[in-house]
Amino acid sequence: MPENDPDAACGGDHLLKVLGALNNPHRLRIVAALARSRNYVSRLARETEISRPLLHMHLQRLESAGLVTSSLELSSDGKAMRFYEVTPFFYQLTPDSIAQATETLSRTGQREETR
Amino acid sequence: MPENDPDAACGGDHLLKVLGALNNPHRLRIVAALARSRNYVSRLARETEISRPLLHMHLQRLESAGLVTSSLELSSDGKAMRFYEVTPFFYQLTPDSIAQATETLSRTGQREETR
DNA sequence: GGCACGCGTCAAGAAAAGCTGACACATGCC
DNA sequence: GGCATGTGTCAGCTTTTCTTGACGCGTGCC
Repeated sequence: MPENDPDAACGGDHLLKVLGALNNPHRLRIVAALARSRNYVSRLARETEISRPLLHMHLQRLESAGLVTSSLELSSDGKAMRFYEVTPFFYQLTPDSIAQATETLSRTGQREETR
Repeated sequence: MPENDPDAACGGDHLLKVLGALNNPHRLRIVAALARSRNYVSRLARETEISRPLLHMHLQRLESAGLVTSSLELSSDGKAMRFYEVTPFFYQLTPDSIAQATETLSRTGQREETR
């Protein structure tokens, strides 16, 4: 994973994906909540007051941008629970860093698969 | 303008606007082009190969987020030309900076007017 | 006048993102 | 069994964003 470096400069397509992932009030709040503590989906849905299907969608967007990770765990009473936590990402937005990122930006600008 | 400070932390609503402004391949390229040199609309449209109405829209989005500025100038032959240039913005994206931004994020998350 | 070049805006369609209400599956407990 | 909890997905709607092709205005030059 080349993006967790300090002083992150990164590929244009990836940067675009990160920007898209953060460009939503719900997703900002989700990141904030997970930065406080890891959590599983249903509880996170209750705390953030987001419906589960919607939260699910937002989490996937964050995960596919590499901003959060998930793992399926078994609770003591045998329930399967998906825990999410933030990755320690670090991005810098300046005119120069953006200029650099555009050098490795696919011509079409279409959203591509990363995982 | 409280956002040009070094080590920018900023209001959640404003951050959201910046993220929205940068979340587009065209707009990234526009910022990159303007970071190289200020330019006027028609020429920028030719160089970036974006139609003028579309470029106009993108520029407004960038400008309303405070990432570029414009000024109307008169060329030697009397034509009115609108020049755009980037502002020296600096934003940092980390779990913590986002957590902080969400504290000043309007409940609804609806896009508001800044100017 | 006619053409080239600037500026801007509008309507309308196409595409993407956001959101909801179902539905499916599993487990443990009374 | 019935209910609570957890997981996930799907179709379909609404809203936003993106994009194009007209228009309108102005100037200078031949």
